[in-house]
Amino acid sequence: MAMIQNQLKEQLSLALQVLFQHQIAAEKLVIENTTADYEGDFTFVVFPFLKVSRKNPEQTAEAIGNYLIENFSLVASFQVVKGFLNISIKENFWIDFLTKTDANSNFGFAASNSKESVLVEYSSPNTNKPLHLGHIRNNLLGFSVAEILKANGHKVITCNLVNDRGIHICKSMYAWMQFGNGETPESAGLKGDHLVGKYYVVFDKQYKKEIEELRLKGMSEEDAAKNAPCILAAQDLLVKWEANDPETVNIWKTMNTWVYAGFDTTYKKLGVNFDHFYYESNTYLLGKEIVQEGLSKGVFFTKENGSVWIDLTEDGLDQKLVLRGDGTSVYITQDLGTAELKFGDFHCNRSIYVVGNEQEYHFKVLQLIAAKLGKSYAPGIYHLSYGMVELPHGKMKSREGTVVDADDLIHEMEATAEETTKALGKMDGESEENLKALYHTIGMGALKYYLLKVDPKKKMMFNPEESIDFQGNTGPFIQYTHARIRSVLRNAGTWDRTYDQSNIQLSKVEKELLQKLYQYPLIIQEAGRDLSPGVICNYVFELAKIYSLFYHDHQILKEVNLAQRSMRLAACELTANVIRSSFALLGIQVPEKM
RNA sequence: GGUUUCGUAGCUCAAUUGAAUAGAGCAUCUGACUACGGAUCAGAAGGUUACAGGUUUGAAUCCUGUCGAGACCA
Repeated sequence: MAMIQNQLKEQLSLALQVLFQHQIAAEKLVIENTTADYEGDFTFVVFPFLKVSRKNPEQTAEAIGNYLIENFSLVASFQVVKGFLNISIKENFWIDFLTKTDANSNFGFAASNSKESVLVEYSSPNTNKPLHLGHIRNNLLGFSVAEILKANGHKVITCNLVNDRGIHICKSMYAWMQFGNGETPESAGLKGDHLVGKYYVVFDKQYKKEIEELRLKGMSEEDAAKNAPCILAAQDLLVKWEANDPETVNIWKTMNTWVYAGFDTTYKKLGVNFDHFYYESNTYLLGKEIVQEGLSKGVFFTKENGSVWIDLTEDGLDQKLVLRGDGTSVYITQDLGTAELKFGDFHCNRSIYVVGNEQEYHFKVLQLIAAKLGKSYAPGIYHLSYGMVELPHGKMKSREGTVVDADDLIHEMEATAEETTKALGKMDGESEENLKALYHTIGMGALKYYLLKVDPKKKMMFNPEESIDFQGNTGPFIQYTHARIRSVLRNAGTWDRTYDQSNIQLSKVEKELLQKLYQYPLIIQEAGRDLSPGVICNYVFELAKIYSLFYHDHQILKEVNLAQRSMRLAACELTANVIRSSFALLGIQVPEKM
């Protein structure tokens, strides 16, 4: 059955046609939810149609309202306030919606795989240091967006392009070879990614020391940075690696294995996963063929030193290097190759890259070049650009030790969840195993909700001094609402689901709750359209808040009108399921008790 | 220097894409527990939407300029 909003639009379109001979497609009309201070369920703003009605706002709204009453049986009444036509729907409609909706089905979801396939690339870490808060935002966004697209009926393939080669890894390798004394994650008692990250920091310290020494000998800062022995050694390692030197490749493999084991643990804790991994060590040589293709098509040109460029000045950008004079590739070369590879692997016309906003220029260029080369997938390249996570003292910088480490943060959240749970004492007597799982669920719920509720495009502030709240507009509040409903449902046992609707009177809050539940499918669509988990967050918080109010104002189990009682229980059940379902879209679990 | 994103309550964020009196949470103050689960609920206070113009029946939202912050490109 079509959503009532769409039915209303159809009727409004007809009304404009019949009353004012004005042709406008139903989809172009806008219907809003009526503001709480006014009577009514939906509002149609008539100001834009005064020219065609040739009447004042009140008369126009009045005429349309009367048309609806006569022609649309679901409309109970209407009120006109200035140019606003507030429409009230018959109460039975909302109860009917509740009885007809199977709480246990995938309410609100489009049929799976009913729409085009989409590729979502996210995470894409460097293998020289552990994940930090910025990566967490990336991972949560990527995972959630993939889930939201699935809920919208898309087939989704998630992938992770691991940056496992380059000078940064060679730095860690060099430091480990020089100062590591064969240290391993086991011998150090460190997660593999943290161990490798440790040597990255060791390298940096050594590098700074050497630069200082050279400067004392009278070298300029710039020359010192280029000629410090350790940077030369790291560069040498990179050359050896590219030449496939067995010893170098061996160390590289060993250290990467450590890092992957560490990442794997963190990914599991975050609850994210990938359908496919790409490794830059396999893809970095791709793209050179594309450079040839571009040259033969005349899209690229060569400069005297042999370097290859593309001229993007007509598109408001500069000339852009696509291949160095020595024949080595740059990032954009690789990414062109990878895009081609991805398309060959999965044939997705739409490919979403979850990458920070500092790469906006890069992706603009990538898409432009792909388009100029006539690639069919070029229009489908989409950079889901998200803002940086900032700390009160500025940006996170790994070298300055101002990063918020992912594993530390997760641990801290679990500890806070444990502390709060113990202080409330509601879970006394639970097994240690259950409790541990619960602390994780709540801690991650708080963290994920906190990071996802902010519009992805916007940069966000994270203050490590102030711990993430567990009250108010937070994950745990919504999890709590769910646990509380489950408790009511447990106490209710079974109830009669075939209640007599005519025997029910909806209160204001009850109606609001049902209307909110009714919106869920639209919210999923909106989140899918905007690729924004924040839309889901806002919705589910409002739902939980309305439920809390309903719960406070109404008896459920003790209600004597059995039809009313059943209706309330059904509303509880659907609310719990919508909370569970929308939290699943965010990658957050909901507990039965907490 | 150029391109671009942003500036909303003390703090962190919303605002159905141009609509009604700009909403929440945190923090502050006040009230509600012999409970279908108080990680809750109710109330108070908190705003010249950075600033100045413009378009519009209507602007936080669109246009121009100024100031301020970030990112990117040289």
